[in-house]
Amino acid sequence: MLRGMERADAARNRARVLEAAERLFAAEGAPNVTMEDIARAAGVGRGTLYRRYPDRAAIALALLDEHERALQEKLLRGAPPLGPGAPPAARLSAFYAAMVRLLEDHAHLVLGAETGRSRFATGAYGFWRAHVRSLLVAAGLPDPDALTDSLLAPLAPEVYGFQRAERGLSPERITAALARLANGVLGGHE
Amino acid sequence: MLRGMERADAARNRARVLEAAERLFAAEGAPNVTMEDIARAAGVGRGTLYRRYPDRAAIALALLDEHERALQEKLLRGAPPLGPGAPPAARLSAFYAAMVRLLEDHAHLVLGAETGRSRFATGAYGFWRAHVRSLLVAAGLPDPDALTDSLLAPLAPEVYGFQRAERGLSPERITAALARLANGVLGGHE
DNA sequence: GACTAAGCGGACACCGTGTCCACTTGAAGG
DNA sequence: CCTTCAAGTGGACACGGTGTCCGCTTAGTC
Repeated sequence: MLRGMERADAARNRARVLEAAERLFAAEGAPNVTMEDIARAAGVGRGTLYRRYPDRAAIALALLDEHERALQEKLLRGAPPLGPGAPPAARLSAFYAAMVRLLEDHAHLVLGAETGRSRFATGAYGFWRAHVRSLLVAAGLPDPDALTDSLLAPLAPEVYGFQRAERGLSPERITAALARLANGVLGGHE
Repeated sequence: MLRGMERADAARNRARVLEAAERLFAAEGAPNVTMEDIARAAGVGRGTLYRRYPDRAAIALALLDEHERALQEKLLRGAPPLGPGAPPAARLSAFYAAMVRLLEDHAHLVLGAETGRSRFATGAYGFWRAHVRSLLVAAGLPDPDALTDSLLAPLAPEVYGFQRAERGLSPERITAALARLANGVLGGHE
């Protein structure tokens, strides 16, 4: 019998589900897609879908996973200013810029996955949090724990989406504003 | 016939609904209270409830209204540093502090009313936005429109709730961190 | 080819939402 | 007081999405 491996049909269905979900999220917008929709589009029963993914967020998260991992890798071991080596203010700016790109490229996924309270529960949020905190520590700021979440708050999908859609701001303007925020908090303290 | 006035029974029911909702929100937490619950606790039919309030958020908003109005009044015509007269950085700090108090005192309402995307649709958000923007303008910062929402983002109920409940931060520490944020962005640029 | 457990999927029950409409009631006018 | 009628009421209803449960199927092993 198989030990830790998943069965071939299970793997096939997993792929089908993710592919169908990706397509539906992009076409309809994540909040408008029901579990039922995904199951039907994937040619799979509801029970099968729920077996692996308890809710929409879990699916979006799975789709998002690889992209976030790539960014995390760059933060840890990439070239400056994203990776180690640059001064904290520059690294925070670069992080903001990278996150804006990620939000922009995968808005439909992010809006389905990391919305509201559940955003904080994801492993990714913990990673971003640790990263920003380490930059605050490196800059010698007092009480970094209290500032970290406030600096991450502008990256909430709802906020970004509002700025883009309702306020009509371009990604470039948002990135520039966040850079000023980063420099204000971390830079110019001599 | 009555002209613009509401009938006596309508007024009585309005009061009953608000009172019942306030109690339930505080006791159960806003997201766990259904329209049905409120209707029953108020001794009112579902139809009556929906007549005036299309959803939970509308009720919470009505309950929140007077508190937010009071703060808005202070921002416009109160004493410095909350009101006009103080330098922008000080006024932003004071605004942050006042909002933290408001979030702290009415967490159960705010979590029901201004959560997720709907937060931006409220009139109150527009007011806070205009206020912060005017401070950025007064400080002579470039492109205030792009920064405003980022500076308001830390005040999202989800963020504040996460910091308080999950991270275990006190209101004082959060306020202090926001003050540093305000000073970093608006002050210290000579 | 037979056995077995993992995997499958649709039927089902449940819950909250929002609407609709027949009924009631408060207030103005005679 | 009594009539009138629109504003107001409230419960029944239909709908849609969620999540679970269990009999059936199929992949993989011996």
